[in-house]
Amino acid sequence: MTEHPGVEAAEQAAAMLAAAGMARMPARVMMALVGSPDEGYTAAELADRLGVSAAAVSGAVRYLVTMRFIQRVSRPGDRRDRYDLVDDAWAGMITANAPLYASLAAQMESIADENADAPISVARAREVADFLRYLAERMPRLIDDWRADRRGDDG
Amino acid sequence: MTEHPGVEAAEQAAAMLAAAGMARMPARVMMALVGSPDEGYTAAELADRLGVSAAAVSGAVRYLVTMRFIQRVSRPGDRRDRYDLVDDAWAGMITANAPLYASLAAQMESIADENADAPISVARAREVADFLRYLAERMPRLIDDWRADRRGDDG
DNA sequence: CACAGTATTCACAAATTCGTGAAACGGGCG
DNA sequence: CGCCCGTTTCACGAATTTGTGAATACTGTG
Repeated sequence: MTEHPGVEAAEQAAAMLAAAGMARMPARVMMALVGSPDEGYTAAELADRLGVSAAAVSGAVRYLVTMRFIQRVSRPGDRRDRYDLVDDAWAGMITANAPLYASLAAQMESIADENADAPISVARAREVADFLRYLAERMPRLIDDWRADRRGDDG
Repeated sequence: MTEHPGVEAAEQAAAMLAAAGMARMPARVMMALVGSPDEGYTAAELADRLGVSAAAVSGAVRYLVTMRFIQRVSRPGDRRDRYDLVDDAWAGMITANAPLYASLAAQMESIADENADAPISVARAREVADFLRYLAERMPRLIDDWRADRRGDDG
């Protein structure tokens, strides 16, 4: 690999995402793409910038494409695919959690049901469930609000 | 370990949290506590219910206490400490992310600065930064709203 | 002050994750 | 149609993570 300008901040950010539970390589690829030129990067460029093998990039982009965080854009006349952030990838990362919250809420209710004998605990379990459902409902709305604000602010 | 009623849903929920990036053992302990009787569980009870060693429980609760997700409550006249969910542990889990979002936003700005030559990309990086700052600010407020709603609804 | 029952620490072993190199695959240009 | 270049797949090895068992430290009691 050769030296590249402006990798520091990207690696730093990737490390944060990794600490937050995201797999390391997808995080690195994604953050590299945040700092990409307008056309995005090819797989080879990513491998070079990150100093990893083509195989590692392949695995990471497969994951990211599946998650709808990035997209593969094929340009006619160029055999090399380029990768690019999906427009609202970040918003997607947030809204993607909504179903998880809903599922967790359901599990909390199950726990409450299974322990119907300890009233106070049951109440608390149901409160948690309620909270999670609230999140599942409000997070997407929060995203919408942001888009609205941004349009108003004019960025 | 002996058989225990009502572990299924808890384990299921723990698995979800684990899939979302939380370490497995802390997740299992935490979900076990959601279904705990009002006084919580002792470390020994947790070890028994989860079928793991005392050492594993010790490590998990140390982490959870540090994160302010659970608390150790010592009852006079009983040498065994009991563990219990912190009242707004879940709300805490959410608000705890706010600083992370803010940091990430700062990194996005750095990335933008380092790539000042590719205008469109820079704009996108700054947009992401803006989104993250928005989240950092609004998430805590969302929690407050929930508490307010809940008080109004009366549960 | 010694004892008993708990909790914590530590080194190790098992298991999982992660990235690499090499081989197979695919698709467009000569 | 066959070559060429880029991508993907796969088995392996390294490294990190995760939980255990045994020893150590604590704390309240008799």
